[in-house]
Amino acid sequence: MRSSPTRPRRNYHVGNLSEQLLATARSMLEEVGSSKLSLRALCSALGVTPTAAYHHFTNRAELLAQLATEGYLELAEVLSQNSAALPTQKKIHGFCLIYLNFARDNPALYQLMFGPELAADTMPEQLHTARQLAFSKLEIMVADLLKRPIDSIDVRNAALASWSYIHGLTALLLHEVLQRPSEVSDQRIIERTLAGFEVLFKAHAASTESI
Amino acid sequence: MRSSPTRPRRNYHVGNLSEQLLATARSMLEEVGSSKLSLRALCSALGVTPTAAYHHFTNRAELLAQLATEGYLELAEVLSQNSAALPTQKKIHGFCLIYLNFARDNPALYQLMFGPELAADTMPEQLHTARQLAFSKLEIMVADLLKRPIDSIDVRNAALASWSYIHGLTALLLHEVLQRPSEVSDQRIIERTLAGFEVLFKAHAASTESI
DNA sequence: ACCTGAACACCGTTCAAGT
DNA sequence: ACCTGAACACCGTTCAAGT
Repeated sequence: MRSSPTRPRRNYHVGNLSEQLLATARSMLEEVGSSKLSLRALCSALGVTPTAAYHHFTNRAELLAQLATEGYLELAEVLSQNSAALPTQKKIHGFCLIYLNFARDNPALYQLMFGPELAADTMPEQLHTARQLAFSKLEIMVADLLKRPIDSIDVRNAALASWSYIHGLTALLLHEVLQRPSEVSDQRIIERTLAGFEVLFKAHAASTESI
Repeated sequence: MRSSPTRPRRNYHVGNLSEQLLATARSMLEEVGSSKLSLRALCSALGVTPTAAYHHFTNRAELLAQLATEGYLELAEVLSQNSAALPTQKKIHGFCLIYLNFARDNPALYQLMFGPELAADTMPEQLHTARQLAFSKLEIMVADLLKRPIDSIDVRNAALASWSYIHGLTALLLHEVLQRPSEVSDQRIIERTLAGFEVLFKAHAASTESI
């Protein structure tokens, strides 16, 4: 998969090893999954010694954190780029599909971004702000839909609800917890679940009225 | 944490090593997390040789799968036990709280159950049916709420929507993706997000009407 | 400043041998 | 039938030394 795993390179200094490590790690990640991504295998694929990575990242966790940060930035980008043009009545549906597509395109990265691999206690500032940026795109979408200020409590609650739903659906699909028949498209799954919420809330409203 | 890690035991045969491995694995899991749960450390804690576990489980993946199966069975149990008595208008809210409490009580187990650690391709039959049992409790709750047959399309869609939401919220909270102020209880977070859905659907209904 | 080499303390897993 | 012992091919991480 990589150019020269075994053959030694000609110059002692690589020059841009940080970038190469990140780029190769990103593709290895999708091949083997976040838990099996190994620094040694990564270095070996780039033709450097196992310990070379430690001059660019303090440890494995920091490399993973940088990959996750990349992921959040790309997700934020994709969400704001593709959701702006959606008409109001297709806003939620379209937004969820964009979100799910990102996860489908980068399954291992998505799992890394939201999984337990990222130690919450030693989380770099970068990662935290990138994550916040992605969430803010969701808040913008919701504020737009509700025609309410972005810092209102309704927007925050609705955005949190939306994130819970779409992340939950994404995670269930990605981890194959749901045994979806392969002929049902992601689009239809989103339609069906959104319709499911509607049914649920009508029933709930009816039950509280009748008391 | 365990009785005799170093001291050798008196009899060559343990007798119930399978059960001991599972029980100890369960508590080690919550201490170190699923990705760092090691068969060698587990065997050493029980005073047996690193390879002893292989006479009871084909490999590490199978032990994890059995733990996850236990988890799904317990979740199903807890959901059906505690949700039966809930009045209709508190059904969703109460159910979600029971679900979230299970995850709070067994965070590493929950992450294992829904995480990428479980290889989807080689999943034992047991695990699949236990998972299905847990989901069926959700369907029962929804069918009860909607007063519709359990095999109706509305129930299936609404159950899938509910599972997406509560799993998403649980995962976001467990992985500390959400920076929840510590004074806000889980109960209030559920209230707020459910209220968020309501706001969202009223706005959506209004937007489709006005066209 | 950047990378190597040797070393340490771990892993999962196999297989032949012991009880 | 159940467990050990030795071995293999891996890990992450450290530290002194080379370029």
